[in-house]
Amino acid sequence: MKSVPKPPAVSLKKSTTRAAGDVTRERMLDTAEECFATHGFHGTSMRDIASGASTPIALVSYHFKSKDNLFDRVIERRASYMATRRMNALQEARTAAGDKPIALQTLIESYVWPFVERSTRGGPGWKNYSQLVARLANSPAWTPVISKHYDDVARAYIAEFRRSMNGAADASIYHAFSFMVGTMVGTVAEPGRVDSLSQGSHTTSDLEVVFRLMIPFLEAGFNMIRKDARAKRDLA
Amino acid sequence: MKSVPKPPAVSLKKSTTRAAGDVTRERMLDTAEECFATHGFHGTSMRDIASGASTPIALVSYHFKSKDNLFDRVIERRASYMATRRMNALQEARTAAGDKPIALQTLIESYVWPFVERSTRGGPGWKNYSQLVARLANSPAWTPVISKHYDDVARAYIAEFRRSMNGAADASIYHAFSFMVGTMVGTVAEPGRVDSLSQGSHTTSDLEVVFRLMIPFLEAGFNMIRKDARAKRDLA
DNA sequence: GTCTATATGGAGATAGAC
DNA sequence: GTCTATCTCCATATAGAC
Repeated sequence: MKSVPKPPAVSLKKSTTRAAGDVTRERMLDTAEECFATHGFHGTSMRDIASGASTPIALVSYHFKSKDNLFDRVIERRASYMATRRMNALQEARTAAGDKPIALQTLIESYVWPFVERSTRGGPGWKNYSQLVARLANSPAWTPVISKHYDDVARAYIAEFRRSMNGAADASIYHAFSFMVGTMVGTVAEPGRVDSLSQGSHTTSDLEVVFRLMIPFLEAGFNMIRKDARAKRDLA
Repeated sequence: MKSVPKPPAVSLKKSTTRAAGDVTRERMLDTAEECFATHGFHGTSMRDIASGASTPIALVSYHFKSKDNLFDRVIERRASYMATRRMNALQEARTAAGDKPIALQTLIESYVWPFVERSTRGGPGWKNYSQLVARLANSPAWTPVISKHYDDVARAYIAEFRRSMNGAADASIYHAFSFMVGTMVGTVAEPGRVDSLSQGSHTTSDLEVVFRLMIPFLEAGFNMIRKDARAKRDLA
């Protein structure tokens, strides 16, 4: 498992210790992440972020220039970690499968698990981030920023799904992938409606339990589409 | 099929014809619906709505009092139609099934189809409305307003799913229902990422095609959860 | 890097004439 | 019911002292 190299212990900049501004920046990013996840881009003001990070408002502009840019940085900050996790999982699955196509269950788990895992075990920052990304996923206004950071990995997975789907139509594969994403983000964007529908007797908050239900659910769906494709081919 | 009674041909108010304000109100609701769907609640200003409806801003406040109230009215306007469509479909399925549980495919179609049908065939107003509701579904800040208008019907369906799921755990049924909703709203909230992922060669915009793929996908998922429940019971 | 003060514009809501 | 004019507050962004 290829790991990202650690940054050098001593900064290359003038100071030998981490600049004070860096920890301030991170605090602002954390606060912005939380506000954007809870109230959305337009529902969050620069003042909200500044006061949440206990810093004067001018300092937010100083570090991030504009609100749009700050939003981009929030999304960007954890995106490459997610991409690496998913690509590593995909590579492991390829190696284990040898020449054969990867099992659908493995493929689905490899894509969904890193996102679910960070959401449950990554601490409050990751929790906010995953919910923010989940909510962005259904908002066309933000499709460009999501695409920028998530499409490359998604395309790698779709290529692998194509191998595993036994000649299913290309459109079916894209749609099935989209169903998977919809199911995943609907779960991670908790608290969802399970809580209100069941009047509190059930909840999506234990994501690992939901994950163990989601995988066979999705696998059965993909399998059905694959079998339908085979049936159609056998008729021809 | 129980139908909503028509309003009397002659208004009970002073005027014998429909008040001019009513058509203005509808125009404002249409514009608000579109703006909220595209830019969200906080991304839409009362001025946007007024100028889109070609009316002075004060008139929007006059008719709807506050922006929050206007938003509620937008959601409310088409919610009861959706509820009726879904409950009628459920009732027909019950009648057709007699004493037996309703087939999972029928149950899923009855819930998903009215939403998809209105989105594709209901004209631009319904298109905007369904996309707005779809995007709200993953936003906890708006869960109360969605719950107010959609939970009763959802609970009726869940009760019926319980009968058809062969003794699956209650939690599994709620989660499967939530997976279905996630898949549905991810599809209706187009343009989704299928377009960008496939670089334009595929699209979710023909919702009826996607619907015909979605139903077997979801049915297979529900079936898998049902079978798992039976397997566990047989072991005991 | 940090902070106070402020420039400039847009927000929601309302008063009051017609 | 409609519209002009306006009140009050909050938004993003920046200038310039320390």
